[in-house]
Amino acid sequence: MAKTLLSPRKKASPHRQVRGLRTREAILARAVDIASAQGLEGLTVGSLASQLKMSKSGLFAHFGSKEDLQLATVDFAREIFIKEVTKPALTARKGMPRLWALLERWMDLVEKQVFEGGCFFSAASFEFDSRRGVVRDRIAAIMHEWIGAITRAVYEAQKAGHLERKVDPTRLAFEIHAISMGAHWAYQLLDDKQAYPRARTILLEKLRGISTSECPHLP
Amino acid sequence: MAKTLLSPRKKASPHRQVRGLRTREAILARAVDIASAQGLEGLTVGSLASQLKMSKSGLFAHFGSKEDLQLATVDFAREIFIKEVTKPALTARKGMPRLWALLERWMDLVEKQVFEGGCFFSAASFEFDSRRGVVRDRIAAIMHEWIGAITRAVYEAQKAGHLERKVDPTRLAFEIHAISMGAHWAYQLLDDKQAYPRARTILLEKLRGISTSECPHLP
DNA sequence: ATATAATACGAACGTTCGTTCTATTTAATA
DNA sequence: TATTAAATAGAACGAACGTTCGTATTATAT
Repeated sequence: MAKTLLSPRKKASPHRQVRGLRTREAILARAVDIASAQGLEGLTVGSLASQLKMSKSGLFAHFGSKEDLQLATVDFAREIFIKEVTKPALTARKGMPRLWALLERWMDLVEKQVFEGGCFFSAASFEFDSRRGVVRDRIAAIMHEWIGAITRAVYEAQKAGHLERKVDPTRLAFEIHAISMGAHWAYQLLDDKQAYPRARTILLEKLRGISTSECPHLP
Repeated sequence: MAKTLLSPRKKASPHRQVRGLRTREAILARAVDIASAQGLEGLTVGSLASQLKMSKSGLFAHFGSKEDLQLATVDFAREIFIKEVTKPALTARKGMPRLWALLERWMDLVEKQVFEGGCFFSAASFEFDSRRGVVRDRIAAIMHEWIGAITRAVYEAQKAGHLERKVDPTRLAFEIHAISMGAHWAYQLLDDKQAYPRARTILLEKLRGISTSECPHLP
């Protein structure tokens, strides 16, 4: 990172073309994978380049700075998350089914080892949670967005009459997120094969306990 | 890290004396603080030395390798954790009071910002959860130990007749740990001031919901 | 006071880091 | 086919990385 704090940021070529965009995507796909396992700081230009059989400078030209590469990696991970979790969950009916679809797809994404290092954003969160700068801000913004999505899904489950109105959406969203992150933790660090089944049971029982009689049946 | 993989590990002087032990402790105290914020990889010999106004080589002689420094840092963090959380909780009566003391002290430790970077072990967990080597193994062992302590406290609360026998200690320990870690996450990354009050409420309601009539009253 | 070891230092090692040049290859446009 | 701009490569940069080594400084034990 070093002196780039003061020097004027070198920008990657502004007029991108198809070829450039394709390489950029290929780079970011690997970058997300590496960063999920080694962290966003452990993601180095050199190792990334050699894994993709590119020159450091050729790769670097796509970004202009390491910070920019990190930002692009975070945004790319967000796009994958939206494509694999948020979007597909919209096919489920509004209310409880959609809320559950959100959680199921999130846990599946990590359990199925789409990323080498488990949950990209859990790792990024704890890596940057006590730093300053645009990367941390971006991660925090995306996590706000995610917690917001869960909160909204809870709220809509209430509006659909599937969930008791007395529950606080913010609080329930917090619980849901914590349990899922706990599963990532136990699965990845402790190699606990029961982590996801256990988390699913806990979440299902929790939701059943506060659902109304009109609630469509959960799995 | 580099070539040290194969070369015979250089050991720090085996016969330590008072002066050496004092510096070593001073080093590790700073190391834990830095690592909690910058990660165990972000913890560099150079920055650590300059912060302590020592020479790199003088500092390095206490450990012999970066990996050894990381191990010592992890163990030092464990000792702090035991001193601040596990030990003091033993003064509470067996059963539910002791279980609650464990959780309260854990959350206090992080909320009171004893470490610059929040919860040392949450950060270390997600930093090393997809790596290999002795450091990862040590972190995992300590986390096993910690989850074990919670599980045991739950079990003893049952034995004391404070908690319903139908609850699964392993599962409850998982839930408790997840909620607390969720609080660290929300507090540190999202700057959510409600995180700890919310986590306490959730845990208290959860415990009250499964406690017997013989259970001493919770806060 | 002298001998002996533990402790700390300064300087340097080879590597890798992010980054910056200049030159070359590639693809689209005229 | 010639022109032009984007995309990649190659070589080098200073700084920082972990690490080693020889030497000086301490404190303890004789």
